[in-house]
Amino acid sequence: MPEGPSIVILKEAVKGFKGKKVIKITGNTKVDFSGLLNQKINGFKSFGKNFFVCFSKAAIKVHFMLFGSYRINERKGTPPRLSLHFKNGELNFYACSVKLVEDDLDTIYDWTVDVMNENWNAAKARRKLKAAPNTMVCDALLDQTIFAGVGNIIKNEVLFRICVHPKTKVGRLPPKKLTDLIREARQYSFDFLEWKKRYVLKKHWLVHTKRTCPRDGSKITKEYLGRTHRRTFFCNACQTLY
DNA sequence: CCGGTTGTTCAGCG
DNA sequence: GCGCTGAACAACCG
Repeated sequence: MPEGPSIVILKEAVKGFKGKKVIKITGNTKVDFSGLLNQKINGFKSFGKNFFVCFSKAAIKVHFMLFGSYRINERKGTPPRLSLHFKNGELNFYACSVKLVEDDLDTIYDWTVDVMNENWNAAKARRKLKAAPNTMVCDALLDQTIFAGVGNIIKNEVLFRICVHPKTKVGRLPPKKLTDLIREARQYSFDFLEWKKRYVLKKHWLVHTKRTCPRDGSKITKEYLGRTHRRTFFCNACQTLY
């Protein structure tokens, strides 16, 4: 589930519950959601990898982490973290983080940081990158305060697409490459969305989990890089270390 | 059966 | 009190 585009798919998939009243709330979460019982869902929102079920006075924030999943009008064998029951169906969340957010989402989230958002602000991303010149590009792409929604797969594919080595420091990127980085973080996310919808995402991976470079046939390097030691695939021959 | 992972949080350290 | 790091957590696939 995790990366931003997958959350956009979820948001579209649950549209049928908009305006519906929650008639029962169950699950093994310790969070008390009883205040939302018999409330109508105003709508669904996403911010990066976060998914929100919005009510008039609060919202449920769902984060799927690495292993989270959901089912719509279906159940898995494992106990759900949270189930929202409606007259016309149910929405089940598994192995995820769920929280009650009582603040106004518009005041606590800057939607323009979300690469999938219609109000994505590339200039703002550029300013933030300029302010962190010593950050490696592999870390910068995973920074949710700059590129909310970008995950490890998108990171690897974007860097391959723009021919930049993951260890490159942001401050050493030529201006044109910095532009490419920002543009492709968003563009690849939308490509990811379309491929995922058509169940052909993996088929389009050029470097992630690959062994040979589709450009020059050289061996793909796999290393655990960056602040959080994430799996990073890259081609030493065609991805330049600036 | 074991190892690995589309991610984040938080305790513990210097 | 800060920034950084590693551990912990979760469930499913190959």
